[in-house]
Amino acid sequence: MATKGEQTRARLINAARTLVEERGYFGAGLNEMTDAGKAPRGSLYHHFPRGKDQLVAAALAASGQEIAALIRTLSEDAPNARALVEAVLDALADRMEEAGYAKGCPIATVALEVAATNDSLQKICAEAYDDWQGVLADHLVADGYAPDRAGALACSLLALIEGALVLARAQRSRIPIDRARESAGALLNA
Amino acid sequence: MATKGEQTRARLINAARTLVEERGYFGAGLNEMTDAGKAPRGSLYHHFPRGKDQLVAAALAASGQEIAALIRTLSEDAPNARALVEAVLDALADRMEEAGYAKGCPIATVALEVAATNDSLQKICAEAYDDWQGVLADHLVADGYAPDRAGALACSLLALIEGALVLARAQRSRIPIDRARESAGALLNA
DNA sequence: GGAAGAGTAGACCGATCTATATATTTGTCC
DNA sequence: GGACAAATATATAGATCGGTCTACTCTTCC
Repeated sequence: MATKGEQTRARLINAARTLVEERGYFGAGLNEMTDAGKAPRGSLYHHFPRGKDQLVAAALAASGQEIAALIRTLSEDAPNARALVEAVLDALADRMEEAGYAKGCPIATVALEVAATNDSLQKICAEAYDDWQGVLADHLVADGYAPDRAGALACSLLALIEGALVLARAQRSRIPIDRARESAGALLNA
Repeated sequence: MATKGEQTRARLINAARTLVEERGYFGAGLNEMTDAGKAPRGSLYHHFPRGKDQLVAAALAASGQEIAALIRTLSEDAPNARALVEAVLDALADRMEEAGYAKGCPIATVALEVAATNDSLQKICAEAYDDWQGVLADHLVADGYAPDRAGALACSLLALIEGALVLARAQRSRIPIDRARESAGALLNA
């Protein structure tokens, strides 16, 4: 069983994940995170001695892996790449709507905030996207695409997904995601 | 000629535009904005009595209109929709690289930060995207697409552009934008 | 040329931020 | 059960946040 310390650490990470996804790196304060995670400051700096950056880094890594796992899971039931992209968009749109547009891409907000100013967090964001792109590319290769073509295509598909999430949250509507869903097939048939 | 007050106001808006695009709403402080805009706090609250929200709103509106004007300008020289999208992506990629990845989409970061929590700013972001999508759709209609088809297509093209900008900044590389450039044509031929 | 308002200037306020310092409690292992 | 580290619990430091306030300087217009 997980020790009490591990549970506290996990609560902090989960609280950080939620708050950072909703409002970004600068918009999410440590006070809120410790409150939401029901942990005192001492525990925060015990588990994350390098402070906010380290906690947010752990939160981003966890969210990144969760989305990668989601894509992989959906990949198992998808007969082809098009069905996979549609399933991913559906799942993310549902998740977004259920959260009242407080959730979208758990990486994007921080990625944009820190792209030019925080090397360590930028790196983690870049790795998450690389990871997702790789999972997509793997499925494309299994579908018969040449590896380098699959990589480029996965990049564009990921861009379409990410952009649809940005527009959907900005407009508080799932329409951009549904439209991207309809367009995804066109990218694959080129 | 612009009065001194108008110049101060413009300097503040420009400073806010730069800082907000680089680090987002929460990451950009009023102290930095007044420093960069060479204006004291008194001037800030004279020109923007409702404070940060009002200044950032003005900055977002200005940036939104600038991008809309950019698309319109590029639209004049583009022989077709595909060439237009490619030109937009090229221009935005150049702009991003020149700024050392401090610039991308001037709306997206704030849009994601405030999507669920700040109605007035969310509205301004949504309007900017609507505006851009409209400009793209107009060009598509001129290219012969049916109006409703043009609207849906413009939405997906904008998603592809926005997503490419997110990935490019996150990875500090223009490759995702170049890949989106290559994929844009496929969306149009479906 | 003097009144009036637009605009500038910066000190200042309470709140909140991240981080640290210092105790104290809890758990574990010999 | 005693020792030692892990983990928790606060209090507080120092900086910065957005915002308010008062005083001052221009400009404009009668």
